[in-house]
Amino acid sequence: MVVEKWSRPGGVVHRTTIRDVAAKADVSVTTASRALNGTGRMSEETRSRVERVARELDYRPNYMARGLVQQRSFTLGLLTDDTYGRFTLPVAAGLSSAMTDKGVSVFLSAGEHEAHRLELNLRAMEEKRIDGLVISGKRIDRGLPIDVSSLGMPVVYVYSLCPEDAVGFVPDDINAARTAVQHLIGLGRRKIAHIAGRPSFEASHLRETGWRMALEENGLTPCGEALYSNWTEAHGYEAAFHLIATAGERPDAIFCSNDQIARGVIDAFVQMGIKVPDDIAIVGFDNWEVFAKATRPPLTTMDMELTGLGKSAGLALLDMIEGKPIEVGVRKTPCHLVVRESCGAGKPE
Amino acid sequence: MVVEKWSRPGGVVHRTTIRDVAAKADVSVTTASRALNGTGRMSEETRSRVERVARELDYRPNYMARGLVQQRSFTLGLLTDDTYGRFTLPVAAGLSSAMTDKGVSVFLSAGEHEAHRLELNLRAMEEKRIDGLVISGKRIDRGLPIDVSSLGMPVVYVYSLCPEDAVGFVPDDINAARTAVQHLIGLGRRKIAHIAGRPSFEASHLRETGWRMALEENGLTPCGEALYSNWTEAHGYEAAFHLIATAGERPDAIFCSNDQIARGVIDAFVQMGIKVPDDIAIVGFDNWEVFAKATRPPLTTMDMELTGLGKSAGLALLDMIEGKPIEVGVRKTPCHLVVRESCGAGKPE
DNA sequence: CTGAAAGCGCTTACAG
DNA sequence: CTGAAAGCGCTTACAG
Repeated sequence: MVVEKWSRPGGVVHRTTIRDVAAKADVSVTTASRALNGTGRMSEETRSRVERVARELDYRPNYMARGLVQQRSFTLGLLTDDTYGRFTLPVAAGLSSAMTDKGVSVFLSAGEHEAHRLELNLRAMEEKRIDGLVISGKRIDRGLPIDVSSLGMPVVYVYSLCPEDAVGFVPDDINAARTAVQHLIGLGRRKIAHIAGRPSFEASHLRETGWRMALEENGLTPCGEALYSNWTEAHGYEAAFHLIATAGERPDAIFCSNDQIARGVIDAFVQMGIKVPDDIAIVGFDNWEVFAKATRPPLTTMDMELTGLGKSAGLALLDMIEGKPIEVGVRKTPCHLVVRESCGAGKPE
Repeated sequence: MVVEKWSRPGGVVHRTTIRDVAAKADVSVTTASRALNGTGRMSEETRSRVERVARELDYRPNYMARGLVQQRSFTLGLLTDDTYGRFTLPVAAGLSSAMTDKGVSVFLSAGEHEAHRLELNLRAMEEKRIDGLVISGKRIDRGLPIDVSSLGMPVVYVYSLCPEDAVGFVPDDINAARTAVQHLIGLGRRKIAHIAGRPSFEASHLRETGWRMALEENGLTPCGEALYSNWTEAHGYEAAFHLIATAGERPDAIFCSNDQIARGVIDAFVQMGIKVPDDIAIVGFDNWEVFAKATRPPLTTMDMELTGLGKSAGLALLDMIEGKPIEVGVRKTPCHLVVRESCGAGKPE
């Protein structure tokens, strides 16, 4: 039973301060500060000497002190109600990674918070004097139940509903869907059906729109109506049976509004003895690998580039923090097609 | 094309400081500070007056200033290499939520970092003067490629390999597996097989151990050997066929080492015309709802309580930061069974 | 019960 | 090219 105490015996550790490096480099604190920050003019000799000493002493500037005088914390907040992680963690990883490169850190506050707890979390971030806030969520047509308009700091929305005069980033669903359907058309498919997600999600309708656009651009007509229901395998499964049972022409391709639906469709076809992609090609949406790689055959699908989305949002927020003017509105960022085997175009991975 | 500038026109906004509240409450800054922090003795009248003024002025203490003098940032770091999100986001959500209640915030650094970038991220956290660090990952038998021993601050490991003399938190895989198998036994099943995960994962072996223990405790013998392979549906699917094709007694229940495997097993049984749970009961592991709720029937499975794990780790870290002695070693935290329908015990949800 | 003063570790006019 | 000094917004001995 080993027990450990963590406070240093004999009081606090002495961490190297800028005084220490100044003293050892035989310059004033002023000069040390300037040397380390690359500001001011000074002899190259002096600067490199200070830098060397700092390295020798393993000096880490104290950002609390710096922040106090510069009125900046070099810190961001990320607020999300997604605890499930499918969308938020990639966004958060992209954000935090890009921010690290700029010397800023990000506070995470994740939870299915009701308004009150959200206030609490936001308040904690204000007390930490975050320089800016990014708000994220699990769908692009819902926001967090919190008013942020009088926050007095820049805010950016990612994968979330974005107020009128704010700046937001969401995947370009319409064009992503177009790309997916164009891929099918490029492979010679002509009778392309669409199985959509929940009708209450804006993303469902945007993806349907993209499907229709691609068809129209190529002089094709929709193969039946879009089939709306849940974002689930069960929906895909049932819709697939419906599509086949229904009189009229049988589709030679199906664009599915997410990977789970696509998975259900493929399962149904296995059961019906319909071959994918030979008889019918399938393309999904999300590139959720745990589904997309598990279907037989592996699924061709759209990737929303969530990591890049987080990065872009962070960079924009940094610009705002630095006072650069920025155009409000939501940016729709491009998605890319991941070709696997469900359309007959890919090579096995 | 609306363009917005974020820096306040006419210079910096004046944020309310403790001076402002002291002045308006007609006390010294000293007294204001003590009133707000609940320290020192003073008339109730004074204290409540200060508090009221603070509220009126919407005063938010500046934690950078406080941190500077208290040599504490009320801030933690969370380092993980999981960008996938399955395990880390629930842990992070539990951690950040519990920490908010204690007035501490958590920096997230997520990325599949090679050692060098990891150093960078850690360094950034050191410069922000985090009070402690939690290290997490995507499996309990791997650590991050980074040396943290000379960090000079408390560290806690969650869902990650934990060094000898450190403190760590992982789910109690053995007992979780025991519980799962006991559930099967309690339902009258006697011939219980086990489909395991990847043999290179410690979790696979721990869960096998739990399976054997529960059997032994009930005077039962294993129904065949544990079948090891990948953590995938494909593995479950194939293993199920193998189990049925193999001569010898047919199992009346299968304990699967994760939900994906269980899903594959159930799919195989559908195809073979074997009824779940009537002919064979299935229990999974992870409670990954996107799988566990999508199987037909919905899957009974073990939940690792990742959110609670994050919370426990954070609380322990706080104790360490406050200098309380703490026993080193890894704590195995209990998991709980989520009963759905794949064992014949649940009611439909 | 209350306050004046020092100090946490930096940056940045200001002066030389 | 370099430095002494003020100050960011707090907390906390120390003194009364």
